[in-house]
Order: sequence, then structure tokens, then C-alpha cells
Amino acid sequence: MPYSSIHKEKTRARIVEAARILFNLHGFHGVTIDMVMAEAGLTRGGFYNHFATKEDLFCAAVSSFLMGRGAEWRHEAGINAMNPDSEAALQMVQSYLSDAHLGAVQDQCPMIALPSDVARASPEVRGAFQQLLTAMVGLLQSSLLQQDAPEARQKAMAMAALCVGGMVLARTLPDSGLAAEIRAAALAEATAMTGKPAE
Amino acid sequence: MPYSSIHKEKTRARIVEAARILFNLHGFHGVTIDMVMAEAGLTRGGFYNHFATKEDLFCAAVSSFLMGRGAEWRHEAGINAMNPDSEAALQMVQSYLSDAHLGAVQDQCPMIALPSDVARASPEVRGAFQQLLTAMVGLLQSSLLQQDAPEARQKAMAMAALCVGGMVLARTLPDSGLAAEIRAAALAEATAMTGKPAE
DNA sequence: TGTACATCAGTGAACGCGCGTTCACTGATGTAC
DNA sequence: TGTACATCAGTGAACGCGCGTTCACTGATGTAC
Repeated sequence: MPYSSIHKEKTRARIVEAARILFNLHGFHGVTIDMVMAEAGLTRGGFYNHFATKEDLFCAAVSSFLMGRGAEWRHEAGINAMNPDSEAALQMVQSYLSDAHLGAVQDQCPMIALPSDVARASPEVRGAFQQLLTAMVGLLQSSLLQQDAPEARQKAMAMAALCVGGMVLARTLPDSGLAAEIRAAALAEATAMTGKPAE
Repeated sequence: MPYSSIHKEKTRARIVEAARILFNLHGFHGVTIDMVMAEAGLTRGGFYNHFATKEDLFCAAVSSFLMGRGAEWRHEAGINAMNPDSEAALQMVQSYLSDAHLGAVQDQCPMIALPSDVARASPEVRGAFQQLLTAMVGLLQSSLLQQDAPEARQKAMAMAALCVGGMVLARTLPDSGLAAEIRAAALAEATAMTGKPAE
């Protein structure tokens, strides 16, 4: 058994991380296996020791956000189901719709950077995408003051749609002033959903 | 001057229409010049009599939605700035988030079908995309009861973000039940924004 | 402890294919006479 | 009115390039003795 058993895992993780960043920047078709492997400090041919196809890599890259930046978010916000806190939902929404999140394309949520790429990808990739949304909705719902109210799930879903929609639009508009206006509007309405009792 | 002067225009329009549909279905990179020209009943080489590059075609295709299905929407809703009507905004939101709009990928709004493709395209394409959003926000704002209130524009923008975000997510999720839930949540919250006085 | 070996992660050249774009050409059609 | 001509929309073969994937090979490293 040459090479320590964790050696391959580490290499694989490096490839996935490089891919996640490059896909965010250039989209699925704009990234080549060569680019990914070079960014990971490797050469082309070795790729197929780790993944069967480019689409498998895409799937792994989308998934990886959940355990990477996604986990940071969970921690930053200090959210858990035991500690409902409307501030936590507010912070998450603010963070998601922030200048920083819009500017740091490399570390953006794939739901913003890659939605139409994923929509046309395999069910596996779309499943990974769905996990991101499910996690986000769960996080938002668990941090709503009235998290057990029947409308809580609905509100959490609408907040997620506002966040993703606001950011997808902001990322695409060439007029950054208009983009900022959209994000501000989404933030304001999402904030309104955070604390108010369900009607 | 061989061929009537409108002959070329008609051919061009046929190419753009074929492109709009194919881009919606397969994305920018998933569509080839051959596919577009064949769909328009022409052959490859003639393409460059009408467009300088594939990206020019993309721009024209995105733009064309505004005068095509977009105009229908304006008409269907019977919206104009002189006749503010909260029903009109409601109808538009319902139509945008409807099963029919999700299912008819061919005629979908490009903001739903192509956001990440456009985000990585030229400023011209992004400008065409921006016109779609501007039109949608204008339509929504002009149909709000309190359209002159300072918050009216903010509400219209948030409603647009909800509509686009809800549909982008719904189109990408593999679980159609979850997708329907997201659309319903977006619709419910957007509806709530329609009629209530600004707070 | 030291050494030969077996394994397999990684290499890099090559394959096959498809795509955007170019170009010399054809032929349908409006116009001049 | 009829006909020759000029124009240019449309054709289809070809070019050049890049990409996903394959494959025979290499060499670093853990293990057996």
C-alpha cells in the first residue's frame, strides 16, 4: 500500500477546492480539467484516478460548499435549533446579501454563481444543489422567533428565494448601482419577514 | 438590390427566435451555430451575414424576450401606469411563478433560464438582461396601489427578486415537490407585498 | 536495521471529436434598359 | 413587356483550435523479509 491512505484523500480535496473556485469564476463549461489540475498542482492525466467524469467533479465541488463556507456560516451565525434568535436569521440574510459576498466570487454560494449550470446538469449535481438550499432554509427557519408556527417554513423559504434571487440578479446586472438597490430591497423585505409575527 | 429589403430582417428574426428557444433549453455553451441555423431552416455559413459572433446572437436572443413574451405579459396583465391596480401586480406574480411558466422552458423568462450564462457574458448581453429586470420592476411598481409611495420601488424590486429567485431555485431542484413549495412560498410572500400599505 | 519488491498516484503524449469562424461559390431576385 | 445584369443572402467544405478522455509508463512510498 504505497502512499499513506490519507494522501489520496488530501489530493482529491485539493482538486475539489480548486474546482469549486474555478467553477464559481468561469462556470461549468468555462473550466477545463487542465485548469483544475494545474490549480491543484497536478497534471491532466491524474484526474481520472479521482473522478470518473468532469460532471462528477462538478457534483463534488457543489457539495463541498456545504462543509466549507457553509459550515463557517453556521458557526458565525451561532445558530442552532435550540437557540432561536431572530438576530441570527437577520445576520445570515445580511451576510448573504452583503457587498463582501457579492464581491468574493471565488467563495460565493453556488446557488448564486452556478444556478443555470446546475439546472442543466445531472440529477446528482442538482441533488447537491438541493442540499444547499435545504440547509439554508433549515438554518433560516430554526432561527426565526416563531419557528414552530405553521408559516415559519414558508417564511424561511421566501427569505431564501429573496436572498438567492437578489444576489443572482445583482451578480448579473452591469449597473452596480442598480445591483446594490436590488440587494438593499431584498434585504429590507427579508428583514421585515424575520421578526414580525406571521399574519 | 436583390431580395426585398425586409427579407433579411425576417430571416434574422427567425434565427433569433430559434436561438432564444435553444438557449433557454440548453444554455449558451450547449447550443451551436449549426443547431440554431438548422432550427431556422438555414445552413451554418449564412449565420455571419446576420451576426458578427455567437455572443451577438446571445444578446439579440435575450433582448427579444422583451418584445415577444414580455409584451404579451404587459398586455395580458393590462397594466399601465395610468391604471394602478393591485390585481395586476398579483396576476403578474402569479403568472411568473406558475406551473405553466416553470414547465414551458422554451418560453421562459431568460432571467430564470440563463442567469449564470449571462453573468459571464459580455456587458452588452448583461445590458439586455438588465432591460428585462428594469421592465419587470417598472411593471410591478406601476401596478402597486401605492405606486408613488417611497417604498413602492423597493417593494417592486423585492417582488422581482422573489419571483426570479423562486423560479431559479424551482427550476434547479430535482425534487419537484420542494420546488412547488418554494414557488408557493414566494408567491404567498409576494402577494402579501402587493396590497398592504408600506410600513 | 536495511533492502528488494509491489502498488498505485501521478505523468504527459495522443486520440477523437465538435465547435466557432472563414471563404470561395451559387443562385434567387430586384432593377435598368 | 421582356431580358440581361448586378447584388448579396445563403451554401457547404474546410480550417484551426481546444477539450474530455485514454493509456502506457514512471517513480515515490509502504511493506515483507
